[in-house]
Amino acid sequence: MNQKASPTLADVAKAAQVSTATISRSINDPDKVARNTRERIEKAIEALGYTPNFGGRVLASNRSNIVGAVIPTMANAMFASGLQVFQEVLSQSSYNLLVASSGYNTDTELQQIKSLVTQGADGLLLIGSSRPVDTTRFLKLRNIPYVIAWCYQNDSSRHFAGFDNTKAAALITREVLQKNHRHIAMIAGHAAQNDRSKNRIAGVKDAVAAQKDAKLLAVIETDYTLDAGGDAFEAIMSRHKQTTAIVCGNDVLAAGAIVRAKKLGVEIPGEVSVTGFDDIALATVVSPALTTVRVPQLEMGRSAARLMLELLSDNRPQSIELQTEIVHRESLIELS
Amino acid sequence: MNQKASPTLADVAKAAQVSTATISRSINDPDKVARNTRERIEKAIEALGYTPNFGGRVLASNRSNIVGAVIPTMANAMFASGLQVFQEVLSQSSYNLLVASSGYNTDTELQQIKSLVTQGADGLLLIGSSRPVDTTRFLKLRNIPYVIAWCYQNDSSRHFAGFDNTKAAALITREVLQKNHRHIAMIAGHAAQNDRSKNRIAGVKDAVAAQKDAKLLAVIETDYTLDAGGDAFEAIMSRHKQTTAIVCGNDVLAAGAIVRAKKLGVEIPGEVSVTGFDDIALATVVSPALTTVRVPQLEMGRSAARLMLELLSDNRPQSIELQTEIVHRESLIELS
DNA sequence: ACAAGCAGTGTAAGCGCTTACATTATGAGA
DNA sequence: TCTCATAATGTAAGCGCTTACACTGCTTGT
Repeated sequence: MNQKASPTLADVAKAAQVSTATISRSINDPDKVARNTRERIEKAIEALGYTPNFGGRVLASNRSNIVGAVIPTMANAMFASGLQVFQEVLSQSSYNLLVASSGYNTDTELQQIKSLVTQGADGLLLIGSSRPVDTTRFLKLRNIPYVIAWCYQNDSSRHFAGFDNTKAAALITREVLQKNHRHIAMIAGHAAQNDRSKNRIAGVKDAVAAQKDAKLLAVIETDYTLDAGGDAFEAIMSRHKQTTAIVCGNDVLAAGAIVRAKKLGVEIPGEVSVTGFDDIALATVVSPALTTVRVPQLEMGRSAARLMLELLSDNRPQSIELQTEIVHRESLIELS
Repeated sequence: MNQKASPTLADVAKAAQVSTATISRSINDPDKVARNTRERIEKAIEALGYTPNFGGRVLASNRSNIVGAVIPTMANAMFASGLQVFQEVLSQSSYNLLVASSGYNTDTELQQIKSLVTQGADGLLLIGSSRPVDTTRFLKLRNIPYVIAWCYQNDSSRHFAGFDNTKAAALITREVLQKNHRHIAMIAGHAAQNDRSKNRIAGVKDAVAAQKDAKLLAVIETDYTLDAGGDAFEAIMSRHKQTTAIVCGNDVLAAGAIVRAKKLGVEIPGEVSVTGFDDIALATVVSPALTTVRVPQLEMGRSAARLMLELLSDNRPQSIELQTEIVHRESLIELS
């Protein structure tokens, strides 16, 4: 490739007639260097087309300026948009984002965490709060700062940027109950390895239990896909015909249910009401538009990034609890 | 933190009674080490909880096992799902993915490219083929292997994993024409810094031009958002009332148009037909469901990853051209 | 006039790993 | 028995950077 080796600090030092230490300082801590020295150095850097060598820098300073994120999947707009903001904010502080996905599987998550740490991540963004001891042990052993998004707990030993899934799910369920629905069903995500889903189910159960004459006829756990949502809808319709409202664990499931309803000739919300969770774009596009729980995804990404940056500057920031709210659209109606 | 420094190669060497070189070999090239030595080493590694230091490794070997991707935005499901697969495949070859976003802006793109390269990326995934000379110069100067996705060109000096946007856009436009539409409008993404959008517009223009009695009444360039699609739809409806079909630059725009149409009481496809592009989940959820161009996003991510891996093993793989096809749903009808 | 402080810079010791080259042990072929 | 390829391992020289510490020459207060 006839590639002349790229210039090193030493080359710049020679060109600018100063020591390598001064160059390094002028790059990393410009205030420590006299103005005209700095100008000379900058000129030399420019002229040589110098950029610091990553490995050298990491080795010597023992930090990489890389943050890792392990999310369930980028294919869900929910995570993708949060991550997008997270990345933008970090980028402004010249951190870069290493992304890995767990596919909602805790073993994969651990493996990806290890991989990211091996690749030098200074800090980690994780989704959800419950994970196997192996994972927590590893995190503790390596002393990796990490922030947890998409949920919130009152636990000052960890750093959360999220909301209370149980509370939010209870909130929308109460909304459903208040509209006089008494025969409820739920379509949820698989809960075994997913505390958000688990908590949302708990929230729904709590709320229904608090209403004496209401019944939760079914809770179906399934994949977070349109088709799975549709299948679950079909199952509920055939097995629990009294159902008047279906509370869904996220918007994808709800949209899937509605699309399937159309295919089956079931009228939404005429015959059955449906609610979502997350408020992603899908919620406004599906018809009828979803009454759903608005989760402040962008704000969450931003907050998580802020926590991360604090953590990386050796502070111990307070967790951030975000609020959810109900967005009223068309898929939930009041029963007389 | 009372953190005892993590073990180094030297520690393992002492424990296993071999030289550091042998340990290094046993990790990176196990065949070169005798079986029982290797076993001893592995035991020592296990016992000490050793993991290689990233900086040291990068510095000495001059490669990071990190691949960077600069995409317009993760918020578009199109890119998110492609990226998801790209990451999964790379992960299997123990590469990690550094993600940055350009927001469809070429200056930002260059800046992010520089940032990723500075952060040690061994290779880059880029979207689209046209970029300012500054960017190409930088890429060439640094001799960074990169693959280009989401478009295809017959140019053996670069590596593509994508499809021909012009051809695909022409294809669906011909479909529209064949259904006897003669007054067409287009809602496109901003084309100035986006060759995919530019090519899609070109494809539509070509196809319309080839049909003597057909007219392209308007081409509106706008942001790739639901609202922008809606606004554009409204503009077209008020200014070009003869329009019978609107070809959209992507599914988000098309979905936006349809949602707005419902609000305005315009019947789709009764009064106006609408087509999309990409075939993301949105396309099946919106009602009427979109007739659109299916872009093999997952396959594209997979192909791009394969190209990347080849490139990183110093091969010069052939570009991969993927095929698009039309998915017939409900938003386009035949005129009598 | 002198001590003390300070800003600016240089010296040089690593950081933990890979790898070219050197060395030794082993077994096959003559 | 001796030679020589081959396999297994060791030696040690960096890779390019950061940073503790040392040094120099000013300024400032007394």
